Amino acid sequence: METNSGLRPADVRQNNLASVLGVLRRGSATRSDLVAATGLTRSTMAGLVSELAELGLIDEVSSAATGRPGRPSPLVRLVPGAVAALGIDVSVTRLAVGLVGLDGRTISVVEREGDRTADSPESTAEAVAEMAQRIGVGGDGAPILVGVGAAVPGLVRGRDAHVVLAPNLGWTDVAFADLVRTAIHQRLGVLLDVSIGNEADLGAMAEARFGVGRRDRNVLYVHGDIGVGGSIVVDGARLPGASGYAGEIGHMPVNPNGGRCRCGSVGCWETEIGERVLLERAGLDPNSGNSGVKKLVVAAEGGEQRALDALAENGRWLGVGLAGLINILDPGLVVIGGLFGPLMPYMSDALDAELVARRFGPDERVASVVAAEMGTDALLIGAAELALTPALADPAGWLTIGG
Amino acid sequence: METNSGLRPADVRQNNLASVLGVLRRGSATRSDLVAATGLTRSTMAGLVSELAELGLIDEVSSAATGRPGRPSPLVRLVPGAVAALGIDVSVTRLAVGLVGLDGRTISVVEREGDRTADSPESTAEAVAEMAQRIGVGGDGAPILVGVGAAVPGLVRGRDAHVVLAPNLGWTDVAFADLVRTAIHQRLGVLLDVSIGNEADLGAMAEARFGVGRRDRNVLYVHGDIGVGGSIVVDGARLPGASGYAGEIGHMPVNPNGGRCRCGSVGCWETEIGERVLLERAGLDPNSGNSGVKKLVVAAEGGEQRALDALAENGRWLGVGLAGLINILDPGLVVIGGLFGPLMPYMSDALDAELVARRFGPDERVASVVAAEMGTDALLIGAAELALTPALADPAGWLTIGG
DNA sequence: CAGGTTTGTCGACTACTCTGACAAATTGAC
DNA sequence: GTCAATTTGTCAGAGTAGTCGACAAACCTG
Repeated sequence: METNSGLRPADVRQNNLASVLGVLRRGSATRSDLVAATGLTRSTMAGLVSELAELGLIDEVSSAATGRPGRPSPLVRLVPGAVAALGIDVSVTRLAVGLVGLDGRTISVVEREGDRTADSPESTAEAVAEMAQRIGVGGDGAPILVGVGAAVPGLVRGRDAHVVLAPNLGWTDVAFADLVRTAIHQRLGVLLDVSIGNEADLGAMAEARFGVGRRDRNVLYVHGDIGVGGSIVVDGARLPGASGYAGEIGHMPVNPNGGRCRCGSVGCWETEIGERVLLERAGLDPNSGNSGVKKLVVAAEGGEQRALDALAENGRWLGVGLAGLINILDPGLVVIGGLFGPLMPYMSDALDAELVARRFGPDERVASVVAAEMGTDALLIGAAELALTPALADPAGWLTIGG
Repeated sequence: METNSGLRPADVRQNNLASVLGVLRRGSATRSDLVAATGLTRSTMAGLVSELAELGLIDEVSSAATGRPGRPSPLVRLVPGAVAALGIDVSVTRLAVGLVGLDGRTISVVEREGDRTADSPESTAEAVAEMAQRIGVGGDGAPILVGVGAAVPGLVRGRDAHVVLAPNLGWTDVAFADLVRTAIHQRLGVLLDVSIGNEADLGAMAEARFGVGRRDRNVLYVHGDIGVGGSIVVDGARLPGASGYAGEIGHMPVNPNGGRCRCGSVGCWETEIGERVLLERAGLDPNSGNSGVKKLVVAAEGGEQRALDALAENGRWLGVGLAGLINILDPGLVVIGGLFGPLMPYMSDALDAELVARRFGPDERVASVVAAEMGTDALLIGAAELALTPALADPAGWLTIGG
């Protein structure tokens, strides 16, 4: 049912400011573009633009000649580096902190490579604060920070922003948001809101808003790793589900005769397409992780048949599962990310064949399947997006109270 | 991303009127209840209530004593039978037309039983118009009709409201909405908007809003029949997908060694839980349809082992698929409808066992699985809901132009 | 340089909600 | 039965936001 909550005139302003900002973060636009996109009048747009300009979020420059008659409309754009959020990528082999602007682009990034399985949540939070300091948070001329977001490889409980379980980090029920908030507070003297999200969800958000999915409103994102995660983007926003855990596509049953899954069940999708089976099928050490995958890529590039067969088999199973997901969710686009992204060239033939064989329903429902295009900073950007969201939804409120 | 469209002061009024109506259709409420539910002020609510009252949609009666001090707040309720939509249920064995009020309750229903596979779309539309006349559309004292909705057992294309394919009716690419509109126009002299929807989607809508799902905002509805359809309800509204065909859960692959599906693929869910396998497993004629299912129920009630085993096996496969769907969608509630509803008592043990074995993730994510509770009129009500939706979203606009 | 076109600006107007004061209608204590 | 406390409906005035229409500004074409 509809939201059932009342609207006030002030909400109108808030919505319209957010709409303008929403258009602009996809790229600069002239004032008359904004008028066309929002359906508001020129007078109203003048007020909105001037308010956002006073907040320092946007500025106007005279636009290039259009070649058409009429008074030229000035180009409105986000002020780069005026406002930003801190994005944190807590991966198993990488810890990265980056400043991300309203346009979803990184301003600067600081990272540490290396195995982090031994790091405690506390030392991780401490490292994050140190890196945030190094990146220049709070310094002169630095952007106004609206918040901090962190991407974690594990289950995150929305209610209290706890990391319920991150097996690959060895974390259980960690209040990571609080740890980061206090670490940053102690080191930098600023209190920032910290949000946490699952890495698949945040990768999906970045990819859906700024990557290959930028033109689609309904995207299914598949994140391959040791396990297989996913995130469902509907109308540009993540589908959370009733308790916030929607998107666990890795445990969809696809093969009743399949192997036992670490979840205790049998024949989950992830037992057919996860990192371990893939390496095993290729004759490599199933526990060799990232380095094993790199070996696999080299072998495939070298035309080694066993590697190619293993990848094709993975593509086939990927196709089996995706066919079902496409029938269920009818996304316009499927984005393959994580481990699978770089492997797509070797999997897509087998994958497509399976999709064609299992296509059901009218021809209109065709979802293209593509590899993720954003690089290593996708998680960072998705994490920052988490923190930017409330500020984008209420720009005036955020910047007059916070800054 | 957000909707990016501008809001005007008039939209505020529209939204607030719709909010009040949205609260009221779940049951009567006092004016101060409405104030609490919407967050608006008492003065504003006075204006909204009086506007809706002038439109004839609601009225106020003095409420029963609350036992608490203070001036009593009058009870606001929908005027029964003031405004309604015509719901049409086009099933294989039943054609029904009903008047459904704003509260989602039928005012009157006219139906024809009997096999309709020989009926053409044209004669069906003609019959619908005749039944609408019989029900008293346009007569004195009849409710104001805001539109017509029809539930069809087949694929419906949203763009032009065509029935793309309804195999069990033998319809292919039928402009059924237009047929009904002209048939009603010719016979009754009124031009009404006609919308069409898939039976699973409309059954889901009815069940989610007025049936077992009335307290949940995220519901997965599974509709068993010859095939298996489904509908995903997110935040009270159907999840349409990119091209409007989301919810085709019957063709999720669950068994690579399974039987060939009528969709051309292998091991679709529907090959393991559909009507045909169920009857076959029970030793009955797989083509005996509804009568076969009735025999099966009788046999199960009589404790016949083969029938019980067949139902348990169906429950098991239902559980396998549902486990996957719950992991993917994280609904708060799963509603089992259509053919499966009455069979649930015989399937739920095996189903639950499978769900427990395949549960993944934190304990918070538990979806209860229940049988649909609305009777034969569910499709009718869901169909009418389709027609009511625009009127509910803009009550003032609809009733001043239309009536 | 003149006419056509598109766009920004400004003031008057409309629509909606909020605020605050007051009146109305009930409960409960004396 | 009366009076205080409490809750709610009503009303007028104020505030905020967007629209409308007229006009000026800035560009193109010829």
